Amino acid sequence: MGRYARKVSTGPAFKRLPRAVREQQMLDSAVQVFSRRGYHGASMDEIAEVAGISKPMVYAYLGHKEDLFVACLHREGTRMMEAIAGAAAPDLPADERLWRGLRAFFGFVGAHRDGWAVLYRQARGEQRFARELSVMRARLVEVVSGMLDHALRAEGREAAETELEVVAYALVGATESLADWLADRPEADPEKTATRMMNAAWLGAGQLLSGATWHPPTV
Amino acid sequence: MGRYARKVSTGPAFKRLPRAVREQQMLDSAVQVFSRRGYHGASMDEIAEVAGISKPMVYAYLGHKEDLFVACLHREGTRMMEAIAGAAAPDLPADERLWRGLRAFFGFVGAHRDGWAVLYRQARGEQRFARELSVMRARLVEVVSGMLDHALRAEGREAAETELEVVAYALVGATESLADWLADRPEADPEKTATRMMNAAWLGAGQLLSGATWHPPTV
DNA sequence: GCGTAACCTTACGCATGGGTAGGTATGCTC
DNA sequence: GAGCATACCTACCCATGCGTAAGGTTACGC
Repeated sequence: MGRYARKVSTGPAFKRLPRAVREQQMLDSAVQVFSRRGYHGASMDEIAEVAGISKPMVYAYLGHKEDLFVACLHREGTRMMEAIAGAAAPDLPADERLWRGLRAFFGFVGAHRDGWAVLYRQARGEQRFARELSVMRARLVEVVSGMLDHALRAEGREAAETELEVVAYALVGATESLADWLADRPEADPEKTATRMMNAAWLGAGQLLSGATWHPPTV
Repeated sequence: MGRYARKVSTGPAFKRLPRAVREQQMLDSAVQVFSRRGYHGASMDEIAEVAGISKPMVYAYLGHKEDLFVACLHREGTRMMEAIAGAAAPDLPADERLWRGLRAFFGFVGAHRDGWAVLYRQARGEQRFARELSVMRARLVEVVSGMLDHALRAEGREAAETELEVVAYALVGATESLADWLADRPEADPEKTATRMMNAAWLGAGQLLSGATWHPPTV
């Protein structure tokens, strides 16, 4: 006989909640703990404890540690893509589309630093999750490179796919890097960071050095 | 009595080598295994085995796992900085300095994909190594931002430190991202990748979309 | 030629943490 | 209010892998 009976004699110390709710709580805790400790550093015990639940429940609902991490990846990734997609407006000029995408992205990272850390700091380097991660990154790259392609065709020109891909990679990488910069500086302003990023990305170092600046459109 | 005596009866199965040589062998193996398996996935046993030596030797020479990893980080990081610094020439125009730095960097990554993986894929996410890593990245950012500052002052202008830092971060991030892109594609050409990076960084998306291109100076 | 330091080994201790077995309360259905 | 699925628990197993103890052998100085 476990100690469960003893606790119950004073009434249940826990609340019974429907599965869907508990699952979200667990994912919240998991994202938090994974982001603090890293994939390996995070223990299932701690995740369960933070969620206010016992370990077997985590296994019952979300499976093994890898499954749990993948679930976190999916949830946070989906949220991020939605945030960005929501800012898109296909018929705007390229610079304004890029600007809106960047602003949405930095806004998301600023608001979900934990999720961001899980997605891009922890998942890297674990080749176990390479597939999941590359799928997500590919979607991002596709969005950006599609945008560039669209803008090019509007001018009657086009470029090799590899070229577009490389530029898109560079853009995504620069943005990720600044996102890290932002995530480490709680006092920094996402909007301002997005503007700076836009300047660097749109104008390039050459024009920046010549004194050119890009300003967000006055809404 | 161990089994050591038995082996010796047929002559020593190993070579006795001076410490300095063994240490380098161990570091070579460690970089290789860390890059393949990740920090946690790598076992001291495997590192020792790859080095053709037994585990206690690793502990005797290079200490605990963390120490060993830091030693890898330092060696590879130093090599990288040397490769880049060797390409620098302070009195050249900014674009050519950037170009040379980029070429050296991509050349290094192309030639030391394992070292690169250890440095930037594995070390991230382990906050244990955050200090080491941020020091190295800061040196990189400092080089880039110093270069930008130098170029600005040459035109009689200047910019706030934060501005320069952000641009430098974006540049470094974009470059790291393309380095990953490169490391995953054995058939890709470092030189070409450097040129593309230069185009994106120097000209910016805006000019690229207008059809501008940057070409490496003909040596 | 002989001691001693440097090199190198096998074999094990033991903590950590993923994963599970087995059992208890609660609420919904009929 | 009996039955059953669901939500939930405590307590444990055990593989993995870091780190070490104890000892054997070879080279080199003197």
